[in-house]
Amino acid sequence: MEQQQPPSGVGPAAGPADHVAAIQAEWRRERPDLDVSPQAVIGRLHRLAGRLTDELCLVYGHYGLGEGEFDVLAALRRTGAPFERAPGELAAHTMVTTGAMTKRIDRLERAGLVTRRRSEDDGRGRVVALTDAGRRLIDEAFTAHMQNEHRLLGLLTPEEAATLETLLTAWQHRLDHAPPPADGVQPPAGG
Amino acid sequence: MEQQQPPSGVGPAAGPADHVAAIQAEWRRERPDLDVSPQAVIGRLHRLAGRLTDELCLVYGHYGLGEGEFDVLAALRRTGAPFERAPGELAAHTMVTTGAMTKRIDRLERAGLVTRRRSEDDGRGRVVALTDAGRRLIDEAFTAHMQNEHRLLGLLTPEEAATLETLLTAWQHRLDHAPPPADGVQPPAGG
DNA sequence: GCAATATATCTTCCATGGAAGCCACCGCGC
DNA sequence: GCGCGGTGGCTTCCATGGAAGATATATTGC
Repeated sequence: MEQQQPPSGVGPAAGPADHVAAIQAEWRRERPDLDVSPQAVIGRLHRLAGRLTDELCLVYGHYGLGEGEFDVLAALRRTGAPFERAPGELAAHTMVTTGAMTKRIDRLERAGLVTRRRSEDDGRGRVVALTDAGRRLIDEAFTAHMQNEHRLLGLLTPEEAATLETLLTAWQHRLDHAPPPADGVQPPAGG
Repeated sequence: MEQQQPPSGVGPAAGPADHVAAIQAEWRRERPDLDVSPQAVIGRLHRLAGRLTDELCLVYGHYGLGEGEFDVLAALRRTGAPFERAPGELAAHTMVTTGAMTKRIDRLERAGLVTRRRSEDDGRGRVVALTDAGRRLIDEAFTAHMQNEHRLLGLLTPEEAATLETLLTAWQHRLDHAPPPADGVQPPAGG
């Protein structure tokens, strides 16, 4: 890691290692009062995640699905037979609001991939179920999806992947258990 | 990797370590023909990135900015005096289409944070420049943003952060230089 | 049974960004 | 100077999702 940042005089010229490094170099010139080193991790994580998502969406698109629809079908499928869930559960599992879930289900229903009926136990509730076509489609799409993930993860050695998994898991866990930021962390100015 | 997955009988009961582990357990039950281990890395990366982005957006919000506006102001600011760029450059740097950039600049212009004028060299081009108010706002917001990134990265030890940076950089680099997926990787089925 | 409240879903409106086409302008060749 | 293809920014239309309120049903207390 010792040659992570180029010798100080080097601007955007001299070909920094990557886009994030170039951005950091600019900030170090313009705001030498700040330590922008966290960008090296957070910025790269952000970009890499976006890039990987793009790659995954390509496969979803092969099956006529967007990311949201794929997530809903997958959530139904992995529930196990009879492949049913309440919209609210699906919303919680896929981390969107119930309003967004309504629209996802609308699209999937229109495409004939899921059905929607009233719950027998609770008149307020609905039950979303995979159709046979939906089941077939998500089984095929998910198989391709996993092939795709294998391809992407295959760019790392098993040791690298294992280390990365450990670090990501730890970070997420600490984030979930960290105290909220102290009150003075964000100086009030804009609002 | 040998103790990556919990002892086989453990279903969603017995409290899986996290949400991603629970999802993997469901898939292993429903689709034992697939090796879903890549999700351990890709799924966690996806979720962590989303979570971090949410945290960052909170700070942007304190200054009345969305992520897109913050990115544009930051791109202008780190350019250095006189803090000017063409919309097309900004679009390329922030990885959105020029149409999206037009709308971002519209919002920033309406808020008095940037100005837009014709390029003197090229009648097709425009020059977007930070106003004094925009300069002040982004300097303040970026300072708070870096405090926030320090807080988030502070959940990792320096060694963990350094390792993570190395792995992310390597993965991104290999992704950028990897051959496109072979033609048969995604079986054609959906359309 | 009925009123008051809680809950699950849906509806409406808005914010953001992509895709594709439009228009003004550049630069080239003649 | 003029036509022609290329380029940069903008416009239009659409897709997706969030926020907040509307609607229908469940639950509780009496």
